Parts: sequence; structure tokens; C-alpha cells
Amino acid sequence: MTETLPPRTSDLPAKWNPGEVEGGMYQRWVERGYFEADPSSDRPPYCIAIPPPNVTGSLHLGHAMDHTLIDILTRRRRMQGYDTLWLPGMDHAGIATQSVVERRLADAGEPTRRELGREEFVRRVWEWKAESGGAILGQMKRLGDGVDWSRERFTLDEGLSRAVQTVFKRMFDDGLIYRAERLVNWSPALQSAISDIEVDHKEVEGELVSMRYGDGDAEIVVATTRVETMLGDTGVAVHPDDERYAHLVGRTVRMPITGRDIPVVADPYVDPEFGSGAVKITPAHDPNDFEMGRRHGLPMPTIMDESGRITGTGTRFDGMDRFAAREAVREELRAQGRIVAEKRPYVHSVGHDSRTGVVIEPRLSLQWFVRVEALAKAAGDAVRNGDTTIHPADMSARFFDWVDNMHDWCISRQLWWGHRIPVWYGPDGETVCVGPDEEPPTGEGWARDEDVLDTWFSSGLWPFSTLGWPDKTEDLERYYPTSALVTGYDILFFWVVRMMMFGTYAMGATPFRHVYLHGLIRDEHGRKMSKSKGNVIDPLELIDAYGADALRFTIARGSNPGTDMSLSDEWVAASRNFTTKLWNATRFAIANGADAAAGLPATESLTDADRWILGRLHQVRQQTDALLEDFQFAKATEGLFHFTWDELCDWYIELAKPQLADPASTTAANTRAVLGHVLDALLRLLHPIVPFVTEALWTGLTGGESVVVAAWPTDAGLAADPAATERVLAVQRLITEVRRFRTEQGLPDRRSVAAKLGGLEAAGLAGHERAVRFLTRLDEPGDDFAPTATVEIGNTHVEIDTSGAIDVAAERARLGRDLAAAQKELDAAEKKLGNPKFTEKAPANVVDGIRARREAAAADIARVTARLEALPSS
RNA sequence: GGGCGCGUAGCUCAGCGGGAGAGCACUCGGCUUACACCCGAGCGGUCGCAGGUUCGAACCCUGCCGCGCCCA
Repeated sequence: MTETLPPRTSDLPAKWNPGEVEGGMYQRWVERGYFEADPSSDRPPYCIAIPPPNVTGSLHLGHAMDHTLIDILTRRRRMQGYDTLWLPGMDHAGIATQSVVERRLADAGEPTRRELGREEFVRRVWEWKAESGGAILGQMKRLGDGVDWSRERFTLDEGLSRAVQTVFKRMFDDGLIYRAERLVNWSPALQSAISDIEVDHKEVEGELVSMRYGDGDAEIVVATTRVETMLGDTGVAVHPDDERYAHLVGRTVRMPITGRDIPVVADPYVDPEFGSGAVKITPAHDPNDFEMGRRHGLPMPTIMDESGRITGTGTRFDGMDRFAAREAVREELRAQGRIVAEKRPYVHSVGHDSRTGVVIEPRLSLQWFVRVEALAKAAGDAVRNGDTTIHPADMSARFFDWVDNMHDWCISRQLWWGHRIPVWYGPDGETVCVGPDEEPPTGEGWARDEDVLDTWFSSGLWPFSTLGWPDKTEDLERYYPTSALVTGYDILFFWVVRMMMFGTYAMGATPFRHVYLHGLIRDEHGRKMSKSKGNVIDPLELIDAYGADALRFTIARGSNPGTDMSLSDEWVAASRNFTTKLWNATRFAIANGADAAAGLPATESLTDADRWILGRLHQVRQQTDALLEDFQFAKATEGLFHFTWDELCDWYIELAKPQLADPASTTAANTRAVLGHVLDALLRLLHPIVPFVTEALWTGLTGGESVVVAAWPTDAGLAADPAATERVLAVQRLITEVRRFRTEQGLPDRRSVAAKLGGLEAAGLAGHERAVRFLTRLDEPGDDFAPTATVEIGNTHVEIDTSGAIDVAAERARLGRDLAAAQKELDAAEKKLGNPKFTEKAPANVVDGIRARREAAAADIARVTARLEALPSS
């Protein structure tokens, strides 16, 4: 009896309560140092740097996706014996953080940023950073992130600031960073320059106004969507070959309103087919006009201030907002009879500040730039020559398109929160760039540049600055280049490309061997989540409701490379159900003495079911490995889900029940060993995806210290047994058909039904009768056995005593459906085989397969037809 | 305007040259000692449309329609 069972019994609670357990479990993992890297170890290194979240935000589902996928990769490597480092940290998010703190000051009725002064304001931001950053760290712990907390970094910490200054100085000296007066994307909302990729071009309905400059024989018509810019016009351009205007080139026309005389120039940029064929030139407020202005040496007056108000034109429009001025100037021109035509609405593309949504105003100003040509080429080469592989490969096209056509990068921002540009200007026009170990110039008239660097400048150094660069640290030596980068495709240009540019420049090597770009998480209908739509889901709420494992499993299961995924409460609930299923199955196994330490019995002593499940485990393990190596998270997860639920739980555990019925038997002992072995391996395979529930179950099953540091399953040396598998599949078909018959005859599961099984011996299934009876609830026939129906499956049949008349109509319907299906199959097969071209050209194995299907279908038809004819007429 | 991608069961998505699949939803039956967050059985699809290639096309090619993303 029970004394033959192993003494250990399950102390797992009946129900898995993630909320009660996860926190303490995570704490123990950290305390035991499982997540800490050890550069002195002789194990191979594996390193991933976290995509640093904005310190001022909070983690959303996109982060949860990053973190889940990185955790899967790093937990697996750790189990495989790698010295694994997942390095955590945050970036300072210059604009976002400064904006938040300014708003908080305003909300609290405190002095403004300018009233506080730079030093005091920055001190306040650090206070906010401590508060906001702490919340993010808590979120990461809830998710179960296996990060090395001892190596946490922040883009504005001392070491990383030193890295920024070092790179800046080196690039400045190399001529890769320069300062120039250029037309930049100016955000009147942020009152700062922003880079090209922080601008979104959107189609808007505006107006196209044609107006007449000059008078008499020196008159010319130009069109614009921004009438107010005419206040800054310093020229009119026509195409050199345009005979209509040849007589005007070289002359001047008199501007309305300002009364300035501006030259008419010839420039091949002008499209003579568009509009009147003449364009106005506002060099300080339009990129194309700026280039033309330069070519023709035109003056470049700035007519707007930093917040987008007209200034310095000496007209009554000074002080007016640019959009108000647009109307006012237009009406003034109309009053003067200068409007020739108006097109409204006129749909055209307008740049918007991607953060605030306000319309960008091109603005002439003195800014710092990175000369990107050589850097971008090096980044492109890293992918071209295979040092870095982009997954999925389709994304490489976008990558190349970008790096091959990159413009210089504006890196200065008119903010206070960030890395201040390490350049001092002297009283006599000197410019001195100061390295980290150098003293800045002092004395009368010297002043430091007021601006800070784009946050992406510092996060671009992340893969090596976090490892200690510019010092030659042990970590840097060991973990750079990092093994992989996992992030969303939406920041390929913002971040990934920049890291590759800086990495190849500063380190001489691309920062990561693999880049996995995942998609975005959308709502249940595939819509983007946004506050305005009100469809944002907070990952913490999902974790509270269903546990971290359920959220992680959902994300892993939905993460197909390069495509977005939909997520809703229901998906996560389904994943929670999976963890519950796993919990119950393992508890059942432990309660029945599953023994992971027993070692696998000799194959000869195992049942077909044992051999089948072990063979499937072997396949699933191989498949999981191959898929995870290839960043195919969804397929790997789906495969484990299917194996766990549809094979292990639905079939093996059910088949194991009769095998366990006599605990003293060898069969039962073997079954306990197989159950233990399979679950031990399965829990380890699942651990990277669902770390918490597998930890509870694996330690409960094996008594081991922690699955976090357990060995990743490897080949157990099992030979596949196709014959056993074939028999198990035949048993499954047999059972399913009997169940189908029972259901359609309305025979309740509890109702005792006697039956006689036939043909099992001939089909090689003699040993499975007990299992079939157990899973179909068929009793042994008694003395009064009087079969009323027969179910045939292949060469086996089951005579069933339904104790009374059967439902002939239901049976006729059931058989009728079977007949129709078989007939359809037969027709399809015969059609193919009747085509001589098919039999000639198709591969032999395909033709043989179709022939076999034809035979099977024909046999089915004969059997079912006979059965139908034998039915009593109703 | 240029480039990329997607249209497969009610919903979300796999499959990408030889028997149309999964999860959720739905219908019917069941609290059968692992699990009702469950079990069993089922219903559900001219694989966007039209041509072409092929013995054979959801899958390859062309065009069209619809949707999305990136870049200008």
C-alpha cells in the first residue's frame, strides 16, 4: 500500500496564490545572489543591457514585454551554465523629466524654474528622480526581472557622466562634433531644438495663398501655406530656364507691408510647373529656403521668438502668435489687393513635435551637431558583415535605409536637466572643449555653454558606459560586446542605431551580436493603447489580478517576431488558467509519488504511454531550444503549452492513473519515475517564462534549492519509439470515438455501460484495454450482456450494451456524418490519382500517401455503410 | 510621393507548395478523488478579389481593393 511510496509528501497548498508568494520568492532570489554576474568565473559570459526606462515614467506593457523576453533569454542562459549579466538601469529623460518637475512646481504653487535658478531647480529634479525611479524598480521586482541589482546604473550618475564627457571630448577633437548656425526643428512648446526623428510629419488641412509682390512690370506671384513668413522674405526665386520670368532675374521687387526691395534670383531648385513657378524665400524659417538663401547670399532675418511669436519685423504684427499673424497678415494683404488666389482646405504635410504635438517652427540657431556620415557607415557595416544580426531579418531593410541616408544629428537641447555641454567660451571668442580630467578655463569673461545634450546621446553609450567605460574594467573586458539587445522596433533609429554608432566609434566593436526587435502591445482589437482612447492597461493591475507569471506567459505566447500583439484581460486570464493547470498536475504527481530522483527505468520495462510521453518530451525540449535560440518566443511558448495541457495532462496523466492503481507494482514505480522525470524537465523548460510558479512546483517536486540555478534540460538519451507512439495515438482515437458515441447517445458519464472490446489483440493494443475502459467508463460485460450498438475504429471495434434501444436517429446522424467525410476524402483522393500527370510528376511518397488515404477512406465507407444498413429502420 | 508589411473560424493570431489549425468566444453534456481558473463532445472558414505559374496554390508571380507602419 502506501508504505511503498516515497516518504516525501506534498506540502504545496491546494491553490497557487501568486500574490502571497511572489514577493518573498523574488526577495530570496536576490538575497542568494542568483542574479549577480561573476566576471572571475570560468563560465562563458552572456550579457544583456536593459533598455533603460525613463526615470520619470512608469513601466507600461511595452516595458513588460522587453523585460519578459530578456528575462527568458537570461534565465535560460543562467540555467545553461553561462555567467549571466542582465544589467539594469534608467535614463534621465531630459525633456520629459524637466517638464514633469516644472508642472509639479506649478501645481504646488512654487516658484518657476527660472525663479529657482539652475542649481536649485536641478536639485529639485534629483528629488523627483529618487521618488519616480524607486517606483520603477518596484515594478521590475514585481515582474520578476532577474537583473543584477549590484550593477544598476543611471545615465546621469557619476560614471556615465564621465563617459559622456569623454566621448564628447574625443569626438570634438576628431571633428565629429561641431557647432553651427543651422535651421533646426524648434519646438515652441519645449522652447528647445529637437532632432529630426523627434518630428512627426502629418497631413493637415491648411491653406495655399497666392499673393502678388512688386508692381507694374516688376511684379511676381508667389504662393505659400504660411503667409506670416512673408515678413521674413529676402528674395524670390524662379527657375533659370523659365522664360516667363527671365526679364525679372537680377532685378528687385517691392514687398507689400514691409516695403523692402528683395531680389529675384534664378535657382534650379524651383519647380516651374508648380503654382506660378516662382517661390518666396524665407531663409530663416524654411529648410529649402535656407539652402537657397545660402546659395544666393541673402540676408536671414529671424522673425519669430522662441515661443513662436512674431518679433523684430518693425510691423504691427510683432508680438502676435504665428497662427494669429497668419490670418492678420493675410487680411492685410487682401485689403491691399495683393491676394491673387486662395486654396482652402489645402492638405499638406506639416512637422509636429512628437512629444507635445505642436507644429514645429524651423528656426535658425546655433546648435551642436554630430557629423554622422562615418559613424552611420560603420553601424551599417556592422550589420552588413554579420557582427550584429537583426531579428527578424526583414527589419534590416529599414535599418539600412536609415543609416544610409542619415542627416547630421542635432544634440544640443535648451534644457537644464541633462549632461551640460563641456565647452567654455572665452572673452575673445575662444572655444574650449574640456575633457573629464581637465580643468575648465577660469577668469574674467569665460562662460560655459548653457545647453545640455540630447538624452539619446548618453543612452547611446549605454552598452559600454554601464560596464565602466572609459575605464578598462573587468566587466567591460568580459561582457562587451553584449550578447543581445531586446527592444521595440519603434526605437530602432532613436536608440539602436545610435548605440551602434557610438559602440563602433568608442569601442571599435558593435555593442551587441543580436538585436531582437519586438512589436508593440495593442489592445484586444489591435488598437494602439493611448490615454486618450482610455484603453491603456497597467501591467501591475494584471499582475495583481492574475500573477506575474500569467502576464509573462501571455506576452511570451503572443510575441511573434516583428509583429504587434493584442492583449486583454481575457488573454491574461487564460494564461493564469495555464499556471493553475500546471499547479494541479504537479500536485497530483507529487501526491502520487512522482519521483524525479529515481532515474529513468530501462526502456524495455516502460509502457507505451511512458515511452510516448518521454519521446514527446525529447522532441519538445529540442524544439524549445531551437526556437529560443532563434528568438521565436511565441512558438516556443505555444509548444510548451500544448505539450503540458494537451499531451501531458489530457493523456499521459490520465493513462498513468490505471498504471498507478497498484502502488506496489513495477509499473507504478516506473510511472512515478517517468512522471517525476517529465515534470522535472518541463518545469525547468518553463521556468524562464513563468519563474514563480515553476519555482514553487520544482522545489516541491525535487526538494532542490531553486530552479533558478537548476541545470537547463539536455538530451536524456531517449530513443524515440515510433511504434509505441503509433499505438498511443491509436488508443487516443479509439477512446475519442467511444466518447463521441456516448455523447451522441446521451449516455451520461456516470452511467455504467457494459462493453466488449474486439480486435485489440490484432491491432497490437491488447495491453491497453484497461486504459480504454478507464477513460471511456466502459464496464466488463456481465452475464446479461446484450450489445445494442457497435463502434468501429480502424480494425478494432467496441460492442456496447446501452441497456435498451439506442437512439437510432442520433446514430444514423453520426454515421451519416462519418460517411460524408469519408466520401469526400475518397473523392479527393481518386480525383488526384485519376490524373496521370499527378502520378507521373508528384514525388513517390506523396502519391503513396494519397493511395493510402484512398484505401482508408474506402474501408471506412464500407464499414459505415454496413453499419447504417444494420440499423433498425425507425 | 518612396519603401515595408498585413488581409485565414465571431475576436486575436499561427500555418507560407501536397490531408484548413490554436487560444478566446459559442452550443450540448458533466461538480467522474489533480484541476469547474475544470473535464468530455461539438458547431464554425469559396484562406480579401481577379488572373497566372504548377500534376497540385491559403502558401509562388502579376494586377486590383481594403488596412497599417516607416520615410520624405
